Amino acid sequence: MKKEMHPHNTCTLGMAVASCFEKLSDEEMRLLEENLVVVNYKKGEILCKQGTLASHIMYLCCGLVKIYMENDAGSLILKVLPAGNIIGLTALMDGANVFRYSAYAYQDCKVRLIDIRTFKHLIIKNSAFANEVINLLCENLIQTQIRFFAFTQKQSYGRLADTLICLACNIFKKDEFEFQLTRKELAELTGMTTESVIRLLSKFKNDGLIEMEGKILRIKNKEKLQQISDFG
Amino acid sequence: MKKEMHPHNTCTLGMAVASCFEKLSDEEMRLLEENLVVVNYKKGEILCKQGTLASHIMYLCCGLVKIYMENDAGSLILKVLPAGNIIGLTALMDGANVFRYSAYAYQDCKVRLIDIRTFKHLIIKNSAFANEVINLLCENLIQTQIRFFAFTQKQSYGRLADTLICLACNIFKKDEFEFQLTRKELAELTGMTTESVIRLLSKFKNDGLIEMEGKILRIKNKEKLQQISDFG
DNA sequence: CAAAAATTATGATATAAATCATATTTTTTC
DNA sequence: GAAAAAATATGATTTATATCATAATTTTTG
Repeated sequence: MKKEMHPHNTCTLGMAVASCFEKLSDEEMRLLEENLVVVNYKKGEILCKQGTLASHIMYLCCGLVKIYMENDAGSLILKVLPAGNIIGLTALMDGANVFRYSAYAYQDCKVRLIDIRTFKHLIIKNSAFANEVINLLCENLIQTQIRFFAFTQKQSYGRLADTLICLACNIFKKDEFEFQLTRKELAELTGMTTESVIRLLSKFKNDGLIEMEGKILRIKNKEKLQQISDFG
Repeated sequence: MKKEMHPHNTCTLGMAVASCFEKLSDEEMRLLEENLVVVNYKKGEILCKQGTLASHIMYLCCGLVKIYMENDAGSLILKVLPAGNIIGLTALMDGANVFRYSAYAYQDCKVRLIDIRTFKHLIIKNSAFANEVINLLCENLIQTQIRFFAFTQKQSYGRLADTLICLACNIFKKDEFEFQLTRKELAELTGMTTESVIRLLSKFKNDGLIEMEGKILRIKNKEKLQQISDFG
């Protein structure tokens, strides 16, 4: 029933690829270019750290990044972002330009660091741009709410199945992919312990739902996995 | 440590009171007034239903509302909103003007139903207004992420303590308040079962942290409760 | 390339919280 | 204002998942 209403939103790990820059005029684009720096991050490096002052909005040109919140007790991966996404939009909020989460490079990344004042200036000057930013924030909010809801409703099997499908469909865009994530990270993505992830993955493997060869993960039975995601 | 950084964000049930309308000119305000209807909802009525087409953005003039997501398996209260809040901002997203959640009146409510096209028009025409909408969305997103994170980190005692403090501080704004929520609703707010809520509330009562007389709930030891919220 | 460190794996045990069952109290309804 | 329904309460039992322990791989590092 839920699926009939929002079939596109079954995956809770979504990505809102940024289309806002298309709305800028040539002149505005020039202004943007003048107020950004391109930085390359190596695999394993931190793009931004939760709690630090955000002087930039980040645009991910290429690479793969995880966005996560952390404290002494543990951490939660909020999302995994492929190229084309913006990182740190919430720092736009007036009077609180602080990163609310950290970002970590799974792969080598090329990032455009856009000066936040310039970004804000463009929001004020170009209403179509502002509108696209609103779209992005809405999509982000919806996605987070759906994921939050799913976490409270599904138990571990469902959450893991859901996450595997999302990774395949939304992030790597094929059913077989080199799996960059450790079991520990999959745990942070699904809200359980590393041991539990390992156990459930073995179960999925034994049941013929997935195959694992070294770092390669292959989804063998997406329908069954989807069923587990829906009803688990 | 976390607390030192964001002491204002300890409560995961926050409210972003809408300040966007202050940014409108007299003429824009007139346009707004012409394109809204004021509707009174009685306690217990539904203001909007998840999945339905959103032709309006709602502004809550007075009353108290819960925002929740639901499916066959259960429901999750995303937030509780007092007067001054906007409901349904995510429907602003182009090409998907559907309510992603339902809203229910805890008390009699007065609501301004603002035509969504007019609202979008104002975003395009008035950049200060657009900027405030962005602020609201950012605050919503941050709040949702923090709450989501808290849910994955804290266990039931912590989540319940947190929710009680939030209700007192953010929603009713005093330590003693007439408790509109049933135990079932408190369960939907904290992500546990009704029985568990009842058990934990009794525990809190026995430990002298709260008092309950009929529908009145009184917080007796906020420091201890905060401690449970932080480390539970 | 050997040593150290990290990751993956599996089993045994503990535990938080759900589920089930039943009773009491409060609220709603006719 | 009596009957029905809903909400609150408490106990017994089950279960999903965490925790703890230990071993086998794989990866990293000097």
